[in-house]
Amino acid sequence: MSRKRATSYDVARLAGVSQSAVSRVFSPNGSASSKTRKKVLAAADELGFAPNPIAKSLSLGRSRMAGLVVTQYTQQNYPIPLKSALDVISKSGDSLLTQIVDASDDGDDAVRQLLLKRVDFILCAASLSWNATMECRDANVPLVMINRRAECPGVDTIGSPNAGIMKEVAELLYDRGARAPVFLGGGVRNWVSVERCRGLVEASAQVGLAPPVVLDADFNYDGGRAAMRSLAPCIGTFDAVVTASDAMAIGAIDVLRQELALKVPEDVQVVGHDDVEAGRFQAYRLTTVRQDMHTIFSRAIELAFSKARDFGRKEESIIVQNKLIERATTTSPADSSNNRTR
Amino acid sequence: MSRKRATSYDVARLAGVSQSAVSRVFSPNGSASSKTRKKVLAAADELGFAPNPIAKSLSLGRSRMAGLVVTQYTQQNYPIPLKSALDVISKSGDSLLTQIVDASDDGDDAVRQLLLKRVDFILCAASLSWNATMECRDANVPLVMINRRAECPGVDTIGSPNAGIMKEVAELLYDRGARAPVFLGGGVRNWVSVERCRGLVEASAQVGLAPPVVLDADFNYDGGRAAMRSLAPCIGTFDAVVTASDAMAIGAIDVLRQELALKVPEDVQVVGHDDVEAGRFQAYRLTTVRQDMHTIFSRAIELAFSKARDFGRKEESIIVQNKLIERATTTSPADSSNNRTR
DNA sequence: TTGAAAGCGCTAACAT
DNA sequence: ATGTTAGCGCTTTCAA
Repeated sequence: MSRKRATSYDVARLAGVSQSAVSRVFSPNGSASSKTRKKVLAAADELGFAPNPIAKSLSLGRSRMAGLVVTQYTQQNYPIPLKSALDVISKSGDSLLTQIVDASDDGDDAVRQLLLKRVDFILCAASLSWNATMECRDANVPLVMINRRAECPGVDTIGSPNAGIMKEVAELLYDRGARAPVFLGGGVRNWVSVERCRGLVEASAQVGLAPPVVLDADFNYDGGRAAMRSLAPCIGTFDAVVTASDAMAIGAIDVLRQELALKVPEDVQVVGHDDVEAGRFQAYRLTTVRQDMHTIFSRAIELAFSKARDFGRKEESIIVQNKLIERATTTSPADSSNNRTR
Repeated sequence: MSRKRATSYDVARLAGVSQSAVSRVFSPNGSASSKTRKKVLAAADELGFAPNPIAKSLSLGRSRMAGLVVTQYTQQNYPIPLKSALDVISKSGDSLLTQIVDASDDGDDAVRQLLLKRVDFILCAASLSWNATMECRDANVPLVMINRRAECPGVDTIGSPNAGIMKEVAELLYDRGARAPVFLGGGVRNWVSVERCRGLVEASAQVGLAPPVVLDADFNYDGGRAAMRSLAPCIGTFDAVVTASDAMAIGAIDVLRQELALKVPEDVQVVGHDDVEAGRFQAYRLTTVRQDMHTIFSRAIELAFSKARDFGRKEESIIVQNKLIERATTTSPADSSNNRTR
């Protein structure tokens, strides 16, 4: 029967109490005698009543909606963030408004949209201009930058040690006999890529690898292929490829094997980044870096909540450990000892 | 300056007009003299005013939010739907509330959540019980089922000809010399899988293929691997594998090549479904079926809008053509003519 | 504990 | 064309 949804007034009338009594029964800290409560609940049940969240929002001044900005790449290769964010947010009964931006764009427009929609806070996994960042502050909307740096103070930040983990990558490579790495990145506008690159360059010097040759390309499969092809004239001058994304790594491997007739990992070792599903395919078994996205997003939300409670507090900066996953695109210890003795 | 956001009253006062004048200026069909309009716009600009969508929703009785239910599989392998839906919805200034359900679950809970949030309509790409379907109707919330069937009348439906396209798949396979196909599906609770299976079975009879052996497994890479392994004792009895998803197809290919020492496509041809990114990797070059997700979602939204306009109208059922994409896991015409002559 | 009443910020019918 | 007013469905003081 599709008549209009019941309101708290309908429930009140049926239960023979005031509307505010109904409101109290449905409020976490409402006080009501168990007698009223029972009457109200019965009436509510009979009418199929549930409080209207929109009216609630208007009254409370909080929309109970969170905003999430992710790049298309993230959305495609990390099923986790969306799902994680959704789970955490839903748990408290809130909703999630998602905006997807192209990898090459910043999140400014997306954030502005979310601000217009009056979200309570924003998680942003895309770069953001100083202006857009300030707009959040002016609107008193907590902003948490995920795997990006904040353009101005007062903004919480959380992410993986994108540069730091490269030390481990460099050590692994050195240990497995590689000496001359190439880095495939996504360009200077891609923050995580820049960090990963910097990390590799610094670590290479420390562990004794040659200074990496750095190449930029699209952050995807085709980008990896294109970059690798452009390296064809240099075959023999490098023995490892480190990429800023798994998609690029997989593209690189395909070209290495099928077009350049090189063996992975015997001739060239490859390390990716992100641990996407395809990296586990038997055809690749890609050595890569996995970020703990679930923790990142869960804690990002905690940060936002705490900021909402005390908007004036100093910004926090959290780093969630990531992990190097060894698979078959780096040589096994046994093989590498052969390499090293030769 | 983080003072409270300006309301239409603030603007009205500053502009020296009534609050309703402000409302009119910001309404699509509001009438206002260009003089008032100018004053209002100036004041609004000065105060950084934008209408509060929550108050608007309460007043209008429409939340201007749409609900989307997708399975984890879809969200992971189809970046398109979310992005498409988002684009189409955003264009009209609305928001999108997404719910992700596990492949094995139905969308009932997700839909109920969305109903509580008072979305204006729901796009559901997960199966839905009769009950949940009725709850949408009772709440006067248009529901569009995407690539699933509706459990009761009055519900719009849109999707690909999941069974129909299998005729083309069967013909291709026959043409390329295959005679004995195996079908790898996702189980009876997976509607698209069931349809694709039915389509293949029917088409096989028509074009002269042997009745397909049907196997169910998880809808993903590991499922494809497991299913293929279980077929090891039957090597030689089949010459084609058709799967309900690309992920399964890729898993099957890896086992075929690496564990069963079979050649794809020479010994066994493989056809997947969905055209996921990994299918384009050079290591696979998977022949597959592509659905026009963008059109599906765009038109689904149109359906929902039209239903909202006239909730009583009869249900519509739209089919958006899909397309068989031939790549390298089916033999090329040249090879197959060899096959056929031998 | 309970009820009455004043908002929250907007839209829309009504009157001018 | 513009202003006045009554909602939309809640939460939350304030009294009782």
